[in-house]
Amino acid sequence: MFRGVNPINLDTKGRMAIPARYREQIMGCCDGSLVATIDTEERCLLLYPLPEWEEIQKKIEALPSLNPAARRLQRLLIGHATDLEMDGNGRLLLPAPLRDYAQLDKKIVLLGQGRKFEIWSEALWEATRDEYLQVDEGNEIPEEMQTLSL
Amino acid sequence: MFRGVNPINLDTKGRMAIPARYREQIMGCCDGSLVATIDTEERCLLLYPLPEWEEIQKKIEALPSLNPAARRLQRLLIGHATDLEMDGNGRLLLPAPLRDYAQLDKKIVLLGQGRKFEIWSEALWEATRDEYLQVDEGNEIPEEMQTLSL
DNA sequence: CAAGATTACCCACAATTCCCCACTTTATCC
DNA sequence: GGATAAAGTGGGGAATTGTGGGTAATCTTG
Repeated sequence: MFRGVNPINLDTKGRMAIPARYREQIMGCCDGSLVATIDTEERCLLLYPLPEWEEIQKKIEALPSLNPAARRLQRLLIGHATDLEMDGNGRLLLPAPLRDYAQLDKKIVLLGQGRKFEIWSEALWEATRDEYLQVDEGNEIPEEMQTLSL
Repeated sequence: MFRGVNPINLDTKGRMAIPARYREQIMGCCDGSLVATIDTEERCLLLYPLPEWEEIQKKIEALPSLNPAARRLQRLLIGHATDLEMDGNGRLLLPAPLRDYAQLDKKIVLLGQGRKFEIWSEALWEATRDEYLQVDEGNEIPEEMQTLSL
């Protein structure tokens, strides 16, 4: 279970250092093997431990491939999914196509999100967060959420 | 399980280098024997390990051949299917008719898609991808996909 | 059957990636 | 507050990968 915001700097080679507090857990659950792909709704990346991702890929592959919406998901998610390995210093090299998609340059944010992480450009993350905070919560809370007690 | 985006250059002879990270897997599952055919919906190519393809060909052949839609699939898919072998440097020679169909010139993209790969011209892939990203998800999500949680 | 074109195989160079080592900075503990 | 350890950062160099092209074998075509 990952959580928390982590401001991180990409180095000139496009590498990001995973914060030390996550490393043990990552080594434990997947021996440093991760998969990064794009988020189809936002310009950010999703980062899964390999076993987590394989579950998801199976589900996506099983969708009827003649259905346009399913093909879209397959092409976007599986098409962009890239295997990554932590190096000896606990860093990940993010491939250029993924960096481009999420507009990552130097300052990025690693967001713990339960089974996965999200990777944002810092600027984009802050803008998106502020937007969320300004939303008028009054309208349309789905019923699944009505019973949530925080 | 193939996945990921790979920008590749075709050389002047129409050969494409398979990225090294897939080679071992390809040698393992089919000893370098692959089958390429066309995608009937998009101007791109499909690339299967030989055993995978043979399964699919069986299914296509089994379709009722008096049905026009079935004959269409048979003629298009089986008709364009071409056996390819990796050379000593891990490259595939894409035959001219297939290159023409998918409008491949120098810059192409190899897209991992689970059991198969897709091969796109870079320009066409980017256009298609951008189109997918702009789709308003609101309309017509098939019910199989409603429950998908990423 | 011969000539041209195409394909297969091979070798060599160029470029990139990856791995490792070392330094700087931050955190921790006494 | 200083010393020690841990974490973050940077970069050099070796090994792998990508690329180009030459030559020999095969196929096509006239």
